Formats: sequence, C-alpha cells, structure tokens
Amino acid sequence: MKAPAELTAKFRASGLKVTPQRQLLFRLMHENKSHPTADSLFSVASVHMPGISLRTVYQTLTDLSSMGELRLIDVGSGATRFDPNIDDHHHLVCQSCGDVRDVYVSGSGQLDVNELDGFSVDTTTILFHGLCTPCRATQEVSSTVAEPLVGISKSNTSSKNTTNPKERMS
Amino acid sequence: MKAPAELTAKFRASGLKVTPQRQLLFRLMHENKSHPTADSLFSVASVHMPGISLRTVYQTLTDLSSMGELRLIDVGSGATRFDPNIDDHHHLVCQSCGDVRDVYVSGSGQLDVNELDGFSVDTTTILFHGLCTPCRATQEVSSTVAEPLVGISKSNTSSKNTTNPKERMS
DNA sequence: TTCTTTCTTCGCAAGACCTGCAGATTAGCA
DNA sequence: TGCTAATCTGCAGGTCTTGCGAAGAAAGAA
Ligand SMILES: [Mn+2]
Ligand SMILES: [Mn+2]
Ligand SMILES: [Zn+2]
Ligand SMILES: [Zn+2]
Repeated sequence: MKAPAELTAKFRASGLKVTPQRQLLFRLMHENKSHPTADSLFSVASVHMPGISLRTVYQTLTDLSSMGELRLIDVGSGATRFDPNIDDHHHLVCQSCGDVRDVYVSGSGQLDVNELDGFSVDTTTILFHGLCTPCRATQEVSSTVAEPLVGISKSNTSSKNTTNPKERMS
Repeated sequence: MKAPAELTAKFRASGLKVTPQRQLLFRLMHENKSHPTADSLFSVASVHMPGISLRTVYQTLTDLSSMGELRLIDVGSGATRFDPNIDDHHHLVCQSCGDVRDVYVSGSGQLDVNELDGFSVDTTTILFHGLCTPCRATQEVSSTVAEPLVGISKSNTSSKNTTNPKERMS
C-alpha cells in the first residue's frame, strides 16, 4: 500500500474525496503488519477518532482493495483480514492465537500439479497453519492429555473466533 | 470418507445412533467430489427426504469431521465446504463459477520458506484460483472491454456468492 | 468567502452463515 | 414391548458484512 500522501493524490485523481476518516485509515494501515480485521481496525481508529463508524472502515478498506492497494486475506477465522503488503507473499497462521504473519515462499511457481486439464491458474494462495513461538511454549507446559482422535467432542476446542484481534493491533 | 456401511459400524461403535437422516447423508457424501456446502447438501438431501432439517445436515457434517471422515474446506466464498476426500490434497477454485476441484501437488513439502523463526508448521493449505475450462471459454467471448485498474467499481463483479452450489451437486 | 454539487459518513436494517437450545421423537437394547 | 439416551427439528441468537438513505462535508466555481 502506498504512503498516505500518495493515496491522497490517488484518491483525488480518481474523483474521490479525502476525508479525515480516510486519512486516519491510510495512516493506520500504512506498513501495518498485523493483518487486522475491519473490526479490530475500527477499534484502533475509534481511539484516534471517536465516532468513526465501522461502516466507514469497511467502506474505505473496500475502496483501497478495489484500487489494488490492499489485499484481502481469508485465513478461515471468520472475518476477512486486510493486508497493506501487496507483494507476492503468503501467510503463517497460528492455530492457537490466530496471529497472521507474512512469509515469502520461493518455488511456489514450480509446484508440480497433476491433472490441471484445462484449468488455468491465476493466483496461488498458501496458508501455513501451525504454532507461533509464544504459543508453542504455552502448549508444551499444558500438554498432558491428548485429544481423542475419534469421538464427537461437543465442546469446541478450536481457536476459531476465540482470539481477539483488537488486542493484537500495532 | 468411509463407505456408508463402515460409517454405520463406526457410529454405533462410538455410541452414536444410525438414523435415516445420517444414512442418507453418508450416501450423499460418499465419493462426492463437488465439495458441497451444508446448504447445497441440504437441498439435495431434501429431495430424497423431504422435511430433513438444515440443522441436522450441519450436525452430521460436524460429527463426520470430528471423526476425521470429512475435511472442512474454506475457499473464501462464505460457506464452509465439506470434503469426503481426506487424502493429502489441495484445491483448484474457479473464480467465475465457484467450482472446487481436487488437485494433487508434489513438492509442497519442499517449499522454501524464509524467516520461519520459531513458527512450527503443522499443515499447509494451497488454493489455486483461476478459471475452469467452461468458464474460460465464456470469458474469451465476452472479453472486449477490460476492467479499469484504478477506480472504485460499485457494481460488484466478483463471483463471491453469485454461484449457486445447489446446482452443481452430483 | 460563499455557493453548489457530488461524494461520504453514519446508523440501522437486513442478509448470509452458523450454533445454542429444548421439546418432541426415535434408535438400540433388555 | 418398554425404557432411556441420543437425535431431530424449528427457531432464536450470534457474527460478519452489505444495502440504504438522510444528514453532512470536501472540492471546485463564482
Ligand atoms: Mn501479509
Ligand atoms: Mn477436495
Ligand atoms: Zn500463537
Ligand atoms: Zn468455472
């Protein structure tokens, strides 16, 4: 994603107005490596500009991605995450805390794919699911009883939606 | 996913009952290559068993995945897709019609990943986004005017949720 | 500066997907 | 046949996201 000043120019060149809300979001997203959700970005934005609406955050993020300044990432955690890094890169997703980190992969173009027959590939998305260092440390301590492999556990142990991205913003 | 008869045994062995609803779903999912959503499976099931509830379809699919008989796939199209193929494989996703196809990738383990520093990878998910053969043919015909690279298109041209998986079931 | 036009913001309703709940029902077994 | 735990269904509720329109504000003209 371009720097705030450049985005300002780009927006005006496109006939879009540059509002205080948009400027704030430009600043909050610039070089933001946390892959925030709209809601977590809204929380942070609200501190700087009380009264800003979640609707406006969604709107601006959508606008930025329409202009190719932002990438939308779906790591399967429910909410879409927004990424100002538009380089060709992939993601590491912590299954415990939900953290998302950039990872640069070489050789993804040379993946041997069988039976493509006719399907033309445009983009490739790779997600590495695992544990980040802090979470791995925690896991080692409390790993006494293993989860049964078969049997229906009605208690949901997955980390889906248990993480609060609001507390992981830069 | 195991065959219906084996699932029947497995369910009973786990203290779970084998109801007509479950048997139907076992049959509909067995060797089903369409990666259906709960809702699309519900539509098909409703034809065979009018009155079956969407809630039961969700429940049974959840049970099956808890037992490791089904994989949950998130291709970013909103609804979770269910996959009876539990082999190590990845997916081709058509950006136009939403179709999901299996693809076997060799060499995914040897992806060069930089700066993993401490992150331990458990599973890798690869999605190839592109166009299936039928959709590519359609695209070629109607590709006269290119989409502007910059500028906010308020008309949503994305294929998200425009596809009806109900009509793609086997 | 003031006016005018067009775009934006905000708040709320609504849609899509999924899960919790509980009363009615039924599979599995003695 | 009868009992009991498991299941099914319908619906309410939760989360994430988008549609809508009245009120407000940016940008350029006068
Ligand atoms: Mn990223
Ligand atoms: Mn598959
Ligand atoms: Zn973690
Ligand atoms: Zn297609």
